[in-house]
Amino acid sequence: MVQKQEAKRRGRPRSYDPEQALQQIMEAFWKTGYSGTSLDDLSAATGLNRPSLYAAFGDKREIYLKALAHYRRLASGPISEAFSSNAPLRDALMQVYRASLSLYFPPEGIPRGCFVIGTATTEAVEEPEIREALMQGLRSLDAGFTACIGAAQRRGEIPEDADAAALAALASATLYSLAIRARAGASREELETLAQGATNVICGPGAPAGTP
Amino acid sequence: MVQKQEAKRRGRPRSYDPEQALQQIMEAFWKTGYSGTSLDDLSAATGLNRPSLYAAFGDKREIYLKALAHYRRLASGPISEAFSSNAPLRDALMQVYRASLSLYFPPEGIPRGCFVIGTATTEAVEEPEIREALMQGLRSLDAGFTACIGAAQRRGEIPEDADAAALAALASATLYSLAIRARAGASREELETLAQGATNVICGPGAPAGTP
DNA sequence: GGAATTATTTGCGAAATGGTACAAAAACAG
DNA sequence: CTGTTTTTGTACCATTTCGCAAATAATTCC
Repeated sequence: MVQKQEAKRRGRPRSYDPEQALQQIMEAFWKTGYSGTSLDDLSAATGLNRPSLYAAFGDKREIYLKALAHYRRLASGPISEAFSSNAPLRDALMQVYRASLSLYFPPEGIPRGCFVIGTATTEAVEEPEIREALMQGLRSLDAGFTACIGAAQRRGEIPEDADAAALAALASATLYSLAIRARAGASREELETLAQGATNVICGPGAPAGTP
Repeated sequence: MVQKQEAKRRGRPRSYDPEQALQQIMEAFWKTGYSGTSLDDLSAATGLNRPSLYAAFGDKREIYLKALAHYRRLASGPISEAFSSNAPLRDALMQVYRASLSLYFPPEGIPRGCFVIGTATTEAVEEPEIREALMQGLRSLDAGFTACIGAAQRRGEIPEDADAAALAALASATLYSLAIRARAGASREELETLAQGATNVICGPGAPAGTP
């Protein structure tokens, strides 16, 4: 357990853990999206009543944006780990996809895909702030894939004349495909096969993953 | 103009064109999604009042499902045309992507990406009927790409031992990427470049498009 | 213990939302 | 012209939704 409070806070202590509440808020938005989730839904999901929600996280838009940021923190960990692992490109990509699928398929309940793709995309047209956050998410993923593929290229795993940016775009597109298909009801096995096939194409002819 | 009414209808004639109303309904949902669009919004978009909307298309869910079907009819035309054109794979793919981008970037107003990806994905988790429709959309696109790539393979444009299913998955994933990025605010030129890069990878080494 | 500070609860209220009842309007049949 | 049929417009209803004000509760500071 992390000790978050600096010294003693003054008034009545909170009866809930803000971090946990944010997690529950994120789960709620994850299922039904921004417009489809009411403050009462969030209240039910967290156990907080509306005024407490409001005091802790602001109005509905702010709450959503904080849930979005929370998701990004949550998802970026395993993914950037895979990106910086210096493993063979095949393994790094599959590590990204597997980590993402673990997020997309909850231990129990209906698969929900990616929070960003599944909820922010809808709002992006009319909400500049959400559009901005969505774009940032895409860009940072692009950057990760590009760096990863560039490194593999310098290591000689892919031809020098390959278009690293195009390969990175395909790699991220594959992730979006997983995100959407998980929400559409595809099975995890199907998606793992899909990821493996994409990885094989991106990494080009050579030893398939697992072969020494 | 198509003559739709069989003989003369009995009562007071409609003062609107149902096809045009459906188009306007689709545009409204396209911008703000299912939950984010109220019946009043639809009423404003079509000029019909709520009772007329209800009489013509049913309740909100039915209206949405009809808009979704309308979109699928609308989008499938140019795309299946490209699929069955028997053009070189490079050209066929780029034709699919260009036709889609024309849909994603309206002549005026904010880019809105793909109706299905942008609105149905969000609702898919909790609405089985919408999830079903989403999955059907993905599957039919997969089928189109697979057929197109299989044909190219038989024509000798791609190696016989290439994994056609994996290439088709990459091709469709690229389309989803375009759909999402358009909604996130990417420029059309950027997306065309992205599509071109993906096409080049999918079609493998060989004359880039446009070179005889 | 009392004052100050922060959280929680209850409940209000204005607006929006989905849906419908009902009467008026516009056509046709005879 | 009269009755029938269908569409349209107005008005309404019940519920939900977002947000907040005001009172109450729990804790620290002095």
